[in-house]
Formats: sequence, C-alpha cells, structure tokens
Amino acid sequence: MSRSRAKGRVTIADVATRAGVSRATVSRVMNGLPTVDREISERVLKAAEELNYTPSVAARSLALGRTHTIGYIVPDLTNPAFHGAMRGLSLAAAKENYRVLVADTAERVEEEAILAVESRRRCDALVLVAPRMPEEELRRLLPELAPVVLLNREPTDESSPLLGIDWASGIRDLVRHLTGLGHRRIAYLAGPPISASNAARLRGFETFQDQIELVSIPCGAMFSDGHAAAGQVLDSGATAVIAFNDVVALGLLGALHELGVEVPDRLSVAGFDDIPFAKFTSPALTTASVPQLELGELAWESLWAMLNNRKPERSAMFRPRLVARSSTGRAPGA
Amino acid sequence: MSRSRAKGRVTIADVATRAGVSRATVSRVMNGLPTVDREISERVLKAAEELNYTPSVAARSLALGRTHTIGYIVPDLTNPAFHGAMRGLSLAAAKENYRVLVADTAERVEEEAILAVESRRRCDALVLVAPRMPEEELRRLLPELAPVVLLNREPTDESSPLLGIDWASGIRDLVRHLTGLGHRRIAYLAGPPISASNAARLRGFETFQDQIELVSIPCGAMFSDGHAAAGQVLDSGATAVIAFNDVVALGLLGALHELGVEVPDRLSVAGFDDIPFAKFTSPALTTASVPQLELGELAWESLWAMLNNRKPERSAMFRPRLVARSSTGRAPGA
DNA sequence: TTGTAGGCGTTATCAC
DNA sequence: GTGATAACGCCTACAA
Repeated sequence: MSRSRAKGRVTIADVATRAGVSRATVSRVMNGLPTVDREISERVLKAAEELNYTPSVAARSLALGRTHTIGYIVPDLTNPAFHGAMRGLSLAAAKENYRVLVADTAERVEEEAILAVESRRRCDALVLVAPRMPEEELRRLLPELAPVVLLNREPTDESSPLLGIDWASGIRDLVRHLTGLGHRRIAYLAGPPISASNAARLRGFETFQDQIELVSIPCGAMFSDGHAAAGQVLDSGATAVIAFNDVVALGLLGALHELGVEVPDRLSVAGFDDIPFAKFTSPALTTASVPQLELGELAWESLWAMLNNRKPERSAMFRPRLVARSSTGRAPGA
Repeated sequence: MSRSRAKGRVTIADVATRAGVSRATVSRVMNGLPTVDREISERVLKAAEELNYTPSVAARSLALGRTHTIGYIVPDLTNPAFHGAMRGLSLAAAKENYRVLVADTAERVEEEAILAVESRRRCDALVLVAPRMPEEELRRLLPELAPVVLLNREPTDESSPLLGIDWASGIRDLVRHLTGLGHRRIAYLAGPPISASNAARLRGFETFQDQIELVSIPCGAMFSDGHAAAGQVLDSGATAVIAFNDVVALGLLGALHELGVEVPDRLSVAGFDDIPFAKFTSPALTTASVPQLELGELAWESLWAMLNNRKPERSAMFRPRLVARSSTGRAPGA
C-alpha cells in the first residue's frame, strides 16, 4: 500500500500483487471476461476495491487503439441551433461509455481542417457540424477523418454519412403556409453567402417562382443581422418575411417591436430551426422545426455502426416540420 | 513505407528509420527541444512530413501522465446559461492546446459524482458547473477530483477555487432598480428548492425586508415553469416580478403576452443571467448580467495555474451587472 | 549532440 | 483457468 502511494498511482500490478495473481488475470476480471475462476475473481475485485484502483485510460487507449471519445466540431459553441445535437450525441454516446470532445472553430473557416484533424487524433470518430469549408476541401478531408458524420451540411460524396436537413422542403412549407394566408410578396433574410444551407433554402423558393414575388435581402446568421435588416424589410414592401433562422428572426422581431410595427398584423415573420426560445417569444415564432436532438442521436448511431465495422445507415435528410405560431397571420388587406 | 502502411500507423520509429536517426532524436525534434543539430532536425522534419507522421496522443498521455484535456460537467447541455462559460473555457484552453470533454448529467443528481470521477480519469482537470449534489457530498468529492474549479455554486471549503456569482448582490441591484421605479410589492419566481443559488438570491431580498413586500412563488428553472406561473403572479398583487433566471422570465413574458397583460405598464418583469436572447425579447428584458464567457476563461486560468503547480487565484465572486431594459417600468399609480 | 534502454499501464498471444 | 511476455508508441534519464 505504501508503495502504491509512493508511486502516486495504483496500477493493475498493485492489484495483482495484493490478490496474489498475475496482471493478466486482473485485466481479465476488470474486463468481465467469463473465463476466470469465481473465487479468484472475487479476490481481485476485493483487492481493487481496497486499493481504490481505477484503470488508466491512457494505457487502455494505447493498448486497445481506442479512445472512447467522439469529437464534435462546431463553428460556434454558443449557437443554440447546435446544442440539441450535442446533447443528443453526448447522451447517446454515454450509454456506450463514449464521451464527447468539443471543439469550437469560432467561425474561422481556415482553421476548421486543422482543428478537425487534430481532434481526430484524440478521438475514434468525428461529428462535423455545419462545416463552413468549401466543398472540395471537405471532400479531400473526409477520408482522412473517417469515421465521420456530417451534420447540417450539403451532401458531398457517399464516403461519409450525412445527416442533413432538407432546407428546401422547410422553406416550401413556410411559403405554402404564407401564401395560404394570402401573402404574395415575401422577403427572405438570407444567411451567409458561403453557407450551403442558404443556397438550399433559396432552392426551396424556386418552386413558387410564378406564385410569389421574392425579395432576397442579404443578411446573416445572427441576432444583430436580423435586427439591422428591419429597415430593408419594411422598404421591400413585403407583407411577410422568412428569416434565415430563428435567431435572425428574433433579431428582426425585436427591431420591429422597437419600430412599433405590429406582428403579424402589418408584417408576418417566420424563422427556421425552432430553437427552444421560439415558442416563448411574443408573438410566438412560426418556424420550421429541425429535430436537432434526434440528429445528434442518429449521428451517434451512425458512428457506432462504423466503429463496429458495420455499414452505417445511409445518409438521411430530415424534413423540417412546419410549426405555425402567432408571428404569422393573414396578409394585410387579403 | 510499405511496412508503415502495413502496420496501419506511422510511428516515431518509422520516422527515425527514414531519417537515419534514433527515436529519441525524432522525439526531441517533434517536441522542439533546442539541443538538436540543425541539419538533423531538418532531415527528421522532412521524413515526418513525407510519412505524414502524427504523434499518438494516447502514447504521449501514457508517457507524460497528461491528457491535455479538461472535463466540463454540466447539468444540462442545452441550458443557454452554461454555453458562455463552455465557450470561454474551450477557447482559452485551446490556446494552450488543451481540449474540453463535455459530460451532461441530465440533471440526475445521483449520477453527478460518478460522472465526475469517471471524467476526471480521462482528464487532467475538471470544471464542475452548478453541481446539484449536496454540500457534504461535494466536499468529500473535491479532493478526489482536484484540480477542479467550481462554477456557479455556493462556496464550500477552500480546497478548490470557486468562481461564483454573487447572486444576492444581483438581486439587490434588481430590487433597488424596482423600488426606484416605485414598486413596493414584488414577486419572486423561485428556482428549484435544492438550488443553492436560489437560497443566495433569497438572501439578497432580506436587505429590503422593511421596504418591500416580497411574495415568493415556488416555480422552477425552465421556460415552462415561468409560463405556468403567470396566474399566481397576477393573483399575488405584485406590480413587479423578479424571476429566478432569464429563461423563467421569458416563459412568464410569453404567458403574460397571451393573457394580454401589458409589460411593463401593468407588470414589470426582470430576469437573471442576461442570456443572449434577453436583449431581443419584446419588451427587452431587464436583468442582472452574468459574465459567463469570462467565467469560463477564468476557470481555465485557475486550472492552468494548478496544472503548473502554481497557486490559482483565490476564489472570486462576480458581481452581476444590472441591465435595465424595457421590461421594467414605473409601478402603476406610482 | 545523439543513441541506448527502460518505463508509462494495459491488453493480447501464447504456453502451461 | 492462469501466468509470462511481448506489444502499444512515446518520453527521458543516462551513457557515450
């Protein structure tokens, strides 16, 4: 005991000595291998207990070649849209005794690749959330990162499963909802130009080319962007707005409130994502709901399959669910 | 080359062979030790580059006894109040090449200890965010987890630094703000009874025993709690409400809006935390701002000090900053 | 300045 | 069933 204390760490050897067996046997017991004599097994367990032994994770990782860790790479840890998936992943992985290592790229596109590669070294697999890097770079990178699953990103090739959102479908639902309310002239608060999901959203509008007048306003992905865009929205003559995401929509909502513009009486506003806050704003935000938590859980299932050399489920595109709340209403005069 | 491929991994030995030096030398070069001949150093670097060598994190961890990982244990990963600190920690730690491992206890108090201990095995240090476990248990646990810093929790002993919020002070600022506006009867939407920070908030009210009538309403920490409490708030006869946190306040705001209660004209509402959304609600939420990002950065600094055997800065209590927005106004008839 | 060799703590492959 | 013993890949005295 004094020796193990002196060494600063109780190792499998200490347990072996105390139980009067070999390290190999201790290892077998600790891993629950059934080929160990019951009496010996108990002795080992007792010794481990008494010494307060806990296996070294680093040593196991080295011997097994597995870290039991999943990397979660995200452009901005404070973006609420990414929390659901993170929790879904974390909770699902925990059941299999896997942990999640987070990395925040702070929206610096040029560091994404570096961070991903570096993270991959410490982890058995990766979840790439809405990577901002260009298509070709991503395509080059994926094989090196595998196993990896892509979240919220446009399809690339078939090499890595992609759990995505069918943005276009969500937009179509929103537009249909609005046209149903009599809106004809609709503004779109566009996200970052480089954003693939922004392009996908725009595609959703195309279906309605002949039925609506679309006014696309360059905006962004943050509160402040939506807030700043209020003037342009009002000038556009649109009776309804679809924002790039809920956060932008809330920014807009705030600005409209300050300007005394009544929502939805004078202007209907819709977002995208259904972040937790959306239902609590006033007026409550109409939006296209994205099942983030589920996305995280599915990401885990894909990874788990790949980690066990099974084929992961094919990529899946989730269709957002329209959630009509009170921020949208009949078009004025309609 | 074919051999390293066959082995499935390029190791330091492969680089050594190719550069015609010993593994020790490669190790020295990779770690930037200055005692290496320039010419040899370049040869090694070239070989590493050509072989696309990356050191094994597991092996380093084992040899060095360091994982370069910090564990971040949090009751609920989707709670926006915890994101700021997580990002602050993650970004600050990244500068020193440390990563953050997250663990979500899903508000299960009984699993907190287990999860913390298990996490600590994989990490060099821990950040415990608002642990829900009782005082004695925490006190027993801390030595085993060290180095560790506590975030958002009542002080325990001096064994581990605690970065906390002076909740009472924040409450006092809010109350002063409200009394300044003529409010005399103030409702408090209380947080979870076991929450230490709830007790601290209550202490803040004591200062004003003689000046205000306090109506404490059992509530909770979530949207739905605030939403459900609207009736009781109205029945209480209070002209102003302070909610346990912003999330609760927003829930209340939503309900009030549905009920057609004008804020702040008929009722003033204040929150606590200053989550990013607070400034974008309508009316914008008056609150006590908690510098979460800073808290995360400071947590890192403390840990970094401890990891280098320096004394961490003493525990610090952050005083929230009153942010008066438009959800609070003069008391009706005052 | 560079190489040799032993250790970090486990697991896995053999014999016994 | 159990015990040696060699990996796993890196670091670091110590020696040269």
